[in-house]
Amino acid sequence: MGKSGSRAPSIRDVAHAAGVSTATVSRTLSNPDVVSETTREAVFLAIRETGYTVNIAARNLRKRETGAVAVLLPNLANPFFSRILSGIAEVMAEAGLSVLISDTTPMARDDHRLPEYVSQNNVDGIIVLDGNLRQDALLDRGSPEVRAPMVFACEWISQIDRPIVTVDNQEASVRAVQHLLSLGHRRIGHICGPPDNVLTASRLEGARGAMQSVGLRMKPEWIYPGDFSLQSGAEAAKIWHGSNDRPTAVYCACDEMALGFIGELTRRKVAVPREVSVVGFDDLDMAAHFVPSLTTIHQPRITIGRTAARLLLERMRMTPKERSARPAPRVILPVELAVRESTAPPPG
Amino acid sequence: MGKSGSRAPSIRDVAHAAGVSTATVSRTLSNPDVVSETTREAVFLAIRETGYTVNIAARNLRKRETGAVAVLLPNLANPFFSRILSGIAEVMAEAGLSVLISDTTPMARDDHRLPEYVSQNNVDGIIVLDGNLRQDALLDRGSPEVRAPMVFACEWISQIDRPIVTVDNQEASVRAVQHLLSLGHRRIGHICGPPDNVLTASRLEGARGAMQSVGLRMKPEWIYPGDFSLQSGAEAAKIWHGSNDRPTAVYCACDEMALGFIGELTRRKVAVPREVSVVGFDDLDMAAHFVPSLTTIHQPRITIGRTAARLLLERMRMTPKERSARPAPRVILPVELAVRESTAPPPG
DNA sequence: AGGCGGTGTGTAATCGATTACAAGAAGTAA
DNA sequence: TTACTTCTTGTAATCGATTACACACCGCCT
Repeated sequence: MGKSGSRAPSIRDVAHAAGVSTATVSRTLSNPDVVSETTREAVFLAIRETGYTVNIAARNLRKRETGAVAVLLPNLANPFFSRILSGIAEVMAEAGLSVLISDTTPMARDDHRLPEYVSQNNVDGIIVLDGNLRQDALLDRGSPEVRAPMVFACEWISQIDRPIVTVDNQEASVRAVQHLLSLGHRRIGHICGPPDNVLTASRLEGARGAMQSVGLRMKPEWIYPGDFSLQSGAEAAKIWHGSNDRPTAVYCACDEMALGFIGELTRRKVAVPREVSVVGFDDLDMAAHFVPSLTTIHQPRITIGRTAARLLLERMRMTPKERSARPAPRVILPVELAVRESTAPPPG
Repeated sequence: MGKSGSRAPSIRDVAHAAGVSTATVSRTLSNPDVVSETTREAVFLAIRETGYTVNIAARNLRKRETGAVAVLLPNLANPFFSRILSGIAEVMAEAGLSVLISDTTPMARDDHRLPEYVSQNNVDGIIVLDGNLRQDALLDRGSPEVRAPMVFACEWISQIDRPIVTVDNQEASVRAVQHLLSLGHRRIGHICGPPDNVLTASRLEGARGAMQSVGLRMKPEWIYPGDFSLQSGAEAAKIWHGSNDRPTAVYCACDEMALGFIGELTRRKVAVPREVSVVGFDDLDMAAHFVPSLTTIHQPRITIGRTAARLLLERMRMTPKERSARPAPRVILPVELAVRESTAPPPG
């Protein structure tokens, strides 16, 4: 029960209560089979009596571990990432590791320093969800070398050779565009992700490629700039609406932009999908509930999180030598096209 | 630069390189003023040369701290919480503390145990965003006593007397309903939060009270059950649509339900706000971009997060005695009604 | 000269758990 | 009986940083 005021019971208190040495208590906890049954019971009893819990700082110090992994993600406020995080947290909790999260937005802004616990090697592993981090911050070049194993999820940094969990963005784009083509669209536009994002190019190229393979091309005017925000989708809608050479369908690099796009169009009395079809990417919860509900590429976000977490655990179990010997795997998770109300045959 | 393979430089390596004792190195780092200028420079140089970073486990062990705070939140995937988390993370990062997050959903489901790092007192503080945790899990009664200071944000557990950061839910509801009344609505319904949530009652009571104070009452049939999900909002829409004694306005306990409600209605060709006005609560990003954009109570989510974090830091600096002497403050943050397109005078 | 106060630094104990090593007990084979 | 396992347990070193305490040194005052 631990009388309040006195400090937390330590392994010595347990040892004393059970009439054994601290070594035996420690062994009972970490490897119960090596102690005799009588001792084991006495120790467990003493643990219950004293209310003992191990002091993690002490264990970490001795074992040269930290019991924590860091997740670096670009925007905590974004529902896309928070669900991935949820998958990571779940797997890590099972493994008994704590998850340190860090929003990388401030790092992009001013200083490029990582949070202390990463740069100072106070984590056992790192999951990076932000492909825009300065590589020198993560890589061995930066002053303190980052020693912990690292995996990327969703986004990545090409110069850094580490395991990656992602979907086939290009293939997904092909699928999205083929869907529009099969509905009869020939004039198809695209709202891009931010220019410095790794995903932007592959999603655009996938779309372009799908057009080319049926002998069509995507006019440069139909390629709208964006930054993954609702706002930028709305901006694209204004451009679309203001032009007189419009695509009949727009494939958006993410759902938020797609919803912002549709929202602004609806506000301007443009009917989706009657006048223009829209496809998104991600399949946020909101996508199915929006009006019209959004046809979009479904990304298995929880699975991405879980997979990244498992992959990291696996790498953490390897020695540094094994890690560099074994090539960094790239796990490509399958996507599905969720066909909903926002796509229809072109007008006319 | 730390030759890879050899282990990380320790304070002894620095001491050796600078030709001083470890005590001096430690002092230079924690309290530079007490060492002479020459020594200080020699130490800093040695730190740079060796690439030294402090070992947090060792420091924590010695100082009997952990350098981490835990955030317990009901649903990581929910954008409402993730933005609050973002505010917390920001303040904690500045204070040099790491944030451990833990999704409490599994705790509600099967076992009611807190994550190890909380129950085993491996954090210096706790922020609770989930009012549905079993109080015995958090309170001193549970086997291992939770010693760390704790603050609640948004939700809370009435039996536990700790600082709270919240908005005036009742007052906010009054404001929402008054807005509807001022538009001429007399038949006003409500979609409730989940029955076991602390917020549900105050939001319902606020709405009821506002009606009563102008001599109206809210019919029990107009009070729809809900659970804060998009889905439950859609369900309420079905009930609304299937009835022939309908309210002309519905005030929803959260935005997600409001959006689900509007979505389902639109799908059934019911025009919002022409046929029914809708007010939400929270002001999610999506609220302004939905069609129609949602009139809603704006909660300052980032501020809630930051405030909770600062409050916790303050409590962490107190001694246990000071903490129990000083009453737990309750910080009520102001809300605003964001009037948008989803509300209009009643039909007819 | 003797005493005093203030600086700056080193020595060594300490935080709590893990684990290499040693040693005692008990059992078995020769 | 001796020698040799096998099983269980204790002793003590260790992880790396912090800090109480002591001491050396300098300058100043009486």
